[in-house]
Amino acid sequence: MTSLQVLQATPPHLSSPKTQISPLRGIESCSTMAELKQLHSQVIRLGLAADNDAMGRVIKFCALSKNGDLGYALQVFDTMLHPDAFIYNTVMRGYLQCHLPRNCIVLYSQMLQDSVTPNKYTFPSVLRACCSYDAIGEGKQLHAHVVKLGYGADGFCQNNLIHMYVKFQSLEEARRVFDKMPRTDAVSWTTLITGYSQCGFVDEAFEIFELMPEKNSVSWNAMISSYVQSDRFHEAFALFQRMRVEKVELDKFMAASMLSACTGLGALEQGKWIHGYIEKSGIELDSKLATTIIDMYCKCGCLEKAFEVFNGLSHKGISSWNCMIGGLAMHGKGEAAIELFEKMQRDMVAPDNITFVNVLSACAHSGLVEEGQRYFQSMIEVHGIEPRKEHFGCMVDLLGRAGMLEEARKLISEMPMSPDVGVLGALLGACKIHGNVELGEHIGKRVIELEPENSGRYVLLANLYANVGRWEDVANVRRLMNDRGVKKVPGFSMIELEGVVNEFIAGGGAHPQTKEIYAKVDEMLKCIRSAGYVPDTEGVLHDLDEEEKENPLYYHSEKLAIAFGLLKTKPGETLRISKNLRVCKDCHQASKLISKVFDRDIIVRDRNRFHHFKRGECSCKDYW
DNA sequence: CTAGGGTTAG
Repeated sequence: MTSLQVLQATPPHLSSPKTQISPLRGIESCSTMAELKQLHSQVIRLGLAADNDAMGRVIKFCALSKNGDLGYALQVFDTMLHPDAFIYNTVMRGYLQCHLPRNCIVLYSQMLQDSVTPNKYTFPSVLRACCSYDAIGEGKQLHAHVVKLGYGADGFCQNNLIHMYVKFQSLEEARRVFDKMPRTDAVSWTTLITGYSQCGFVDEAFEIFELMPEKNSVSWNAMISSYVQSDRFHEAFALFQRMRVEKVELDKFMAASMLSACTGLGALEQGKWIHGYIEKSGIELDSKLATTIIDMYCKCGCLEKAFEVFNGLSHKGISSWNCMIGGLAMHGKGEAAIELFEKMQRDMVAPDNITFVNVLSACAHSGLVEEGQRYFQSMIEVHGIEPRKEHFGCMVDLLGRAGMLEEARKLISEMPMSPDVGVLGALLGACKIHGNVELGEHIGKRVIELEPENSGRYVLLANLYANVGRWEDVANVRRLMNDRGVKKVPGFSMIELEGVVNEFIAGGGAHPQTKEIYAKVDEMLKCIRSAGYVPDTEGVLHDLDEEEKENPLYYHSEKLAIAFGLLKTKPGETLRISKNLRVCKDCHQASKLISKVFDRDIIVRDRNRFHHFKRGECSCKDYW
């Protein structure tokens, strides 16, 4: 009887009338630090300067709220003689929020030294702190503490442990924690799913997803975005379809993932649908989502719509600017990209390193050599941004494309960091364009050894040899590829019609309307022949870059897609094709003529950029 | 107190 009374009685040091005092409750509803400081001094005058409850509230506001001030929180914290676990937890969360994970861990050990026992709210933040700087040793110790203090069944602690091991890429450990949990929830499952997928085990992630008992929209999105991030867009679409059938809410994260899927495929109609859904469902258009939409329109070949969304933004984030500039660059509109870049600065948005990658690549794609050089110079001199490898890569590309191979080589030798495959690859590409075998051979071999699994590098070197008739060397490269088991990426083209994605592979016959399509190709070629088309048979033999040379040139996937587009659309409609490799020379020539003879605009997205074919001309001005 | 989304050259 007595013991129960003791338990129910309020301990003497907490039994002040302060809960009735208004300044304490006012602290939570503060909106500025000035307001808070006033309340803080009132509370001190009431004699509560050492009171954990009162100071805990003050610290919580300073450390965690949007208008807080971690420095002030720390000052208050330092005055506390016996801060309790809540206060420690709060300051640790504050450190985490300010991206000071190390301080968070240090504070945890201080907490232990001060003999304050961590509670179940302590571990989520400390474990997350370990994640953010790969503190594996500390993480394992914390795991032991969690168990020792009896939180082996606490969902929050356990889920954070799973998350931590996932971050460390220790799937076995993550799995062990998961399997030991007496009760798992959606968070545990979803964390495991993203873990498997981030380690490259997307199929295993899907198996887990299927086993999961109660899927919510976060779990659905985790799986969908796993597919998107591993370029498995069709599976993303299929899962999305299933999700819609099961009436799961489409929220902004899901919308973002599906927009990326559309971007990946170049599926404009589907992308428009998601965009429309966002508008009519009132999903909040934050700056991330806006950027995703803009990117979708840019990469699906619709710059007008991208601009429409971009111009409609009241607050344009740096990513939105970057995205738009990059979009213009991809479409070969170098001058417009530069113009937008200047406008961005007039709007007082400071460019970052990504901005410069895009600006430099805009110059490279449009042959604006001097402008590019000037902007490269200005990075340090005007903007105080140190050029990175990517920027050197852009410059090598810029110079190389323009035929200034010697300058490009010189730039590489002057780079303050060692050139990566990207930089060397840009030079190799330039050697291919300008037929410089000597330099190309040297760079090509280096690049292949740096990235022996990348088929594109072998193909490029083989092409270089083929262009000058060094067939023996071509054969050697091919043999090397075979010996190492490196497979060429098969080429395909896609055209979306009425929201349906149609994919073609060179010489393929999987499409239900194969016969009609091939007939249309033949008709198409007959028509452009009379307009002067001569098949680039040289390319058939030599150009291993694009699609299997065994496949007849006439039936490259791009031509099949165009033929299908002509069959299925009305006169005057623009055809939009996207493909996974670069446009080959012959398809490029054919597309130009088709655009003229059939009076159709054709927009082709290739691996690197866009080609707008119109009245017999291409927007790339054959500079690609 | 825990899980899901954006912009980066070749």
